[in-house]
Amino acid sequence: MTRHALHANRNPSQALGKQMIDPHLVTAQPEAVKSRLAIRNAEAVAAVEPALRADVERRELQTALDQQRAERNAANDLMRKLDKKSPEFAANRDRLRALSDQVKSGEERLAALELSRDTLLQNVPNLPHESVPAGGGETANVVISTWGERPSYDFTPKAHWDLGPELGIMDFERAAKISGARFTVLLGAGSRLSRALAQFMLDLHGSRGYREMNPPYLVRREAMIGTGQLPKFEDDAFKTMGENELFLIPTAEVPVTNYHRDEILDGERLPIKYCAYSACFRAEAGSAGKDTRGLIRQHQFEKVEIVKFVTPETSYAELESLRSDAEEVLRQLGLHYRVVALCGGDLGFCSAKTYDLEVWLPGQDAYREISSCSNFEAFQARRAQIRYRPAGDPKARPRLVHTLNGSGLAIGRTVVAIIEQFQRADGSIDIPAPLQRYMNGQTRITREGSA
RNA sequence: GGAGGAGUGGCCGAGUGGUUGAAGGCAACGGUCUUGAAAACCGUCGCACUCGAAAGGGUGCCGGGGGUUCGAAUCCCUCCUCCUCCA
Repeated sequence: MTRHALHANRNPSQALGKQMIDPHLVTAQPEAVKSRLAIRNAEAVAAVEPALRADVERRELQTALDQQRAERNAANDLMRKLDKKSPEFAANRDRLRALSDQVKSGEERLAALELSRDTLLQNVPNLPHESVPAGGGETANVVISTWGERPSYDFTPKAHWDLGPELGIMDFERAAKISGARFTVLLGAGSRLSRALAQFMLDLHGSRGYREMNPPYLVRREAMIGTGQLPKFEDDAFKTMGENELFLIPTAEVPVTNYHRDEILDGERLPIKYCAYSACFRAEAGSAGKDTRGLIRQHQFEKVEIVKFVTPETSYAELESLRSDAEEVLRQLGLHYRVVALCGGDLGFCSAKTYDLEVWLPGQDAYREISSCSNFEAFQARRAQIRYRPAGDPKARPRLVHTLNGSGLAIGRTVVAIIEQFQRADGSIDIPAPLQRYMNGQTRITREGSA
């Protein structure tokens, strides 16, 4: 870490790449950009034209202004050589004063134009990768693979919101008393199971080349902008009151990706891989009425996140291996799941391609997302200015890295999956073998005494 | 909570109003030399925007923002970050 990078503190609109999509691409090939965005939706396509027009205007002024500046600079050069007491000096100074004012007002107009162009460009989402299926809604998503057998039961499997409280390891009612809706208290073996999962996941990813990181849970606005949560999705975030504004992280992706913000990484070191456990906080704005039962959709949950910084050439191969690393958690736990490639309409704003891992929840007779693995290509890196110098070519200019991340996995949802998939007729739960060593050898969860 | 100090290119570090995009050093790269390497010597070596088919121009950038001035890395204000000391 250099002192420069540590202390860099520029205005977000300057420090962070000013826009997310490659502005040159939009200007040079607007039609190609539009046709790629059509895989998402009409709104994305419509965002291109206004940004394009604003950029043309900006460029015209830029050119004109640069000429004025050149003129002023040349005149200024003259001033240096003139005798300060001569009448020429005074005359020239007056002329320069006017020129200077002219430049200044041009600079103001340019700043305004840049701002409006940037704002418009920030409405343009990332281009979907060519392999992304077109269409909108969950029905257009494509199932890539399915792992394991869907378990069968000689009784009617229960949902975790019944099993958990019956076993005395989950308390929704008291959680609501303390914190309101969308919070859950885990108790006894439930709490231990959650903790065991965190450790198991971190150890697993650690053994597969991810460096473990324990990041801050509160971050500055710049960090949220860097990973794309802001400015568009401010309503989804919790933030602190008062003059020291900080945001509660919605995912460890935010601090971990921003860890290398404003840096030029050594190409030799890529790929750089991290795994991080953290609590996550989401306001879940706009999800009223969705998943109101159980702990599927909470304001606070825990997650182990895996993050990669890679070269553009390797990012799609790295996406496959990242997905496989996330899948490995489910495989070792023996949980039945499937892999889905998200269609353009379901793709996140910053993502070029996303796989969801969906675990089977027999209590709900449904597959539910337990991990989302995405390649953001240079979209986040451009905003956060994360670059690298290609290995073996020290003269090469710095290039933007590609960033990827995925849940590995969402811990609460894994608890749910274990409870639902490994339930027995008597209501007890089998603990998967890899977790037992993290739970003092406990093999089953049975009804616990509670107040 | 109070008082000071600091932030310059990939890194270190000069520079207190004009010829400074910025000395010097390190690292890196090209070359000379060498059987090869090292050392030595010579040369190259920031990022971005913009004009141009290209060659090559122009402009901006010395933590961020604003101000003074004909002109700011340099003076003033403010914010951020780090360091030291005091309570």
